[in-house]
Amino acid sequence: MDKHQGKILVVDDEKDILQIVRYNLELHGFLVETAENGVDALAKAKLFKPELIILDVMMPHKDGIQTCIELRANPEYDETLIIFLTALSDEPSEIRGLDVGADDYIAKPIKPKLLVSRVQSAFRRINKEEPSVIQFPNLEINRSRFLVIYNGQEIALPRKEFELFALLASKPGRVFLRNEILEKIWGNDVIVGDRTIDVHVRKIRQKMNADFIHTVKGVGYKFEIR
Amino acid sequence: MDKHQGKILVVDDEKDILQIVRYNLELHGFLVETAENGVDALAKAKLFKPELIILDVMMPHKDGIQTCIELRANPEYDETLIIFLTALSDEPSEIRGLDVGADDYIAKPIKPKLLVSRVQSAFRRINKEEPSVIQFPNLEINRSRFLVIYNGQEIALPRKEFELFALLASKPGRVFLRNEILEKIWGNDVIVGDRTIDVHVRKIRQKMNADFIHTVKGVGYKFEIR
DNA sequence: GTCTTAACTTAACAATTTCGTAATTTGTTG
DNA sequence: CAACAAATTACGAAATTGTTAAGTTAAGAC
Repeated sequence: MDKHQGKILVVDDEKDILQIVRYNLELHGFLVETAENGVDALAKAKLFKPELIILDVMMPHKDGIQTCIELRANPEYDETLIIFLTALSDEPSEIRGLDVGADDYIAKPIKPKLLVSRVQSAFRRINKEEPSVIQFPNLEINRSRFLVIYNGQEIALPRKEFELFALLASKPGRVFLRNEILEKIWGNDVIVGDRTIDVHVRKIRQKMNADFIHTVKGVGYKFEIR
Repeated sequence: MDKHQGKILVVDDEKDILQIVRYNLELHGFLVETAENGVDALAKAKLFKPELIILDVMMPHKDGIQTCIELRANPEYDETLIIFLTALSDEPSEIRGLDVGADDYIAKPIKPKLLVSRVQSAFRRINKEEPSVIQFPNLEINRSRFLVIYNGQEIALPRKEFELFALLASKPGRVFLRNEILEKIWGNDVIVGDRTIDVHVRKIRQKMNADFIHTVKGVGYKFEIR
């Protein structure tokens, strides 16, 4: 019985770190591949097709942020989870990491237990199918009824607006790049301008009369209840 | 993705056929198990507990007819659907198949589309354990009497209209996609234009003289009492 | 079998809603 | 402040549905 728990690509320029991470993940049944920089990572990802990529932020030859942006821009990695490794020092980059479409981040120095539990919870998330109802306090997005209920009030959104809102709300806090949004809502073959997204976002904001959708300039949008 | 559409055991001594059938059924979300003769089939059925068994008539090691007889003799397989695969040549056995407790038969050579639509319609039949009366305040939809009673008044709807109304009302609030409606009321093999649904909806609205059916543009229709 | 009627489907066009874009303004970032 | 990204706004195009009437099919009566 040698079925693995999932495939993970670990990217870091320090060999020590690669080794620690690999050791701990393999111990828990994951299949691990490594890369030492962003360029290498993109190449390995293509072949290895990992379900999760752990990316160091600081690296020579294309840093983690940039690598993440490029991954997210490619629909092939839609479903791929991305977790950043960030040194404690550079706090601002934590935020920037999530802004760029990562699903989580882990601070260095690495604590093996924490690492493994984060990874496992990430995989748990990925294996869960889309619920037909996304529930928050005071806010429910009901796919099967095609309805948003906010403070008990039913709000009907037209198709694109609803799909867009549901997409963003499906992963609260996670930033969706404009590419990603276009691909998921409009599909790869349809070509519409970037402003189109803005307009739909505006209409949603207007109808919801609340700040659920937040702009991340130069990157995309995210859903968040504050 | 999502839960499978149903479990099917396919029995045939030709591996090619097994492969074709399996491929097409799995493509449509069914869970498929295979067996290569009658003896094998009985064993697999016991473990796999399929909702539907597709049986080739001509097989070594207990033919399809005999296998069917033995299945039907066992109350455990009361609810199990059985469809025969018969070569065009042996017409008499078609009839014999139905005589022996089969629910349908499909002629070889196999046409994938036909196969799938027959299988789907078989499952549609089996899943029809809907309640015979759908009850709301002032509104009752009575399947067994084929009648709608609104404010004490009996309203007779023709078949399609009734089925459509009952379908929508079976899950109040839930939006049914046009595809879904076509599939459930007309079946996958019948092709009717999109306007047909609208026209039926209109007739229902007219006869009911109330706003039970609501349009969700670009998506479908839903039943709701407001 | 033919007739008759109701049910069903289609086609054509009207009405409506949704969508996408352009033009302009506002806001951010370096 | 310059350069760029996003927010707004309004409007026409495109897509979707509603409506009507007429053609087809199916079922039952005779």
